[in-house]
Amino acid sequence: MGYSLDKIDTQILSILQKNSNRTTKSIADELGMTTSPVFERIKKLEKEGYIKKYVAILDNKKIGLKLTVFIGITLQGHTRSYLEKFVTEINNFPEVIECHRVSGNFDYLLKLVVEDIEAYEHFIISKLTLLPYLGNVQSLITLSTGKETNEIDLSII
Amino acid sequence: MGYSLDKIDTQILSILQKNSNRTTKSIADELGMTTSPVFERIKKLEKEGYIKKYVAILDNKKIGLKLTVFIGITLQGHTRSYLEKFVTEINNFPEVIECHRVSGNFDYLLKLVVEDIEAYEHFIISKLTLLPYLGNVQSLITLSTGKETNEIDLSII
DNA sequence: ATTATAAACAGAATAATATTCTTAGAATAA
DNA sequence: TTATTCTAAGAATATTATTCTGTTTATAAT
Repeated sequence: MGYSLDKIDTQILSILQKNSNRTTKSIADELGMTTSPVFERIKKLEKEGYIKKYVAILDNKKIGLKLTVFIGITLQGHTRSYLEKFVTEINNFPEVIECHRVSGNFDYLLKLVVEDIEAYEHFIISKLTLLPYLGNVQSLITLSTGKETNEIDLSII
Repeated sequence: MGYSLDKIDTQILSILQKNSNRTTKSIADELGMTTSPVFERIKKLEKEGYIKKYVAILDNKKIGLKLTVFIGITLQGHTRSYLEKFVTEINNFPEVIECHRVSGNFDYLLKLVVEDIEAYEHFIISKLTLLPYLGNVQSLITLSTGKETNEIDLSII
């Protein structure tokens, strides 16, 4: 059996998914504990895989990547080997930050972050449409983003 | 004028968006520098807003949130005040981790992370459909995720 | 109930790292 | 050339992470 999370664990996770640079002491103070049990719990959460990694979130626009686009894709063939190949190819495109196999009106939904419309068109023409078995492609250009977070809802635990 | 990034800055950003727990020394070694200039550059990147925050990325499924869903939404009214109200409401829903205003077949595209299909249905029935002016709602249920990262493409700089 | 066993914790000690400081070397502009 | 600014190196210091030891608390078996 796996490890099961208690209240304190979820509080720690909640804090770290907001700001992973908090010191152990500051977290311990907030929870009314000392540093050692908090430290041990964090290490356990990392080891057990509840925490996958620690990352810096960059400002896309400030860095020059001003456009987010979602692309709904339909494939013409659906053999297992072909689906796998499609995902493998997609993984090599750095402008694609998400690729989901979905049920509904599309087979795949991609999320891209690119410089601008030209960069997007370049992706479509010289990368995406070169993939075989590609069927319908529908783009959703992001005009503005009202919410975008990594914080998942831990209140259910 | 803003600050402009050089090669070393983008290398630092690239490293930190993969793993923000790297020590200054380990980054400095990789770049063939000493810790102080690397430290100062990181502080500058934070201060100038290129780095927005440092976060822990959690394992959704392991925590019990096994389902990712995208929802394409059409509104019946498009006045400014109504669009703003819609986004405000959406921001109060913890299961919604992204909300994008898009052009194309929908007005908004949402990304949700929830426990399971029941939790998703509960969101639709007791939260989403209570919003006024709601038009068409189309769900894309994620079957599997082939790629999901925070790493944006810095090679363009 | 009671004893054995394992977890979880507190508090102190130590090790590693971040942060600051001082100085020197390059680049830049007058 | 000569200030002037920027960037870096290296050492000194301050914080913080990490380890360690002993104690308490919970847990489970008898």
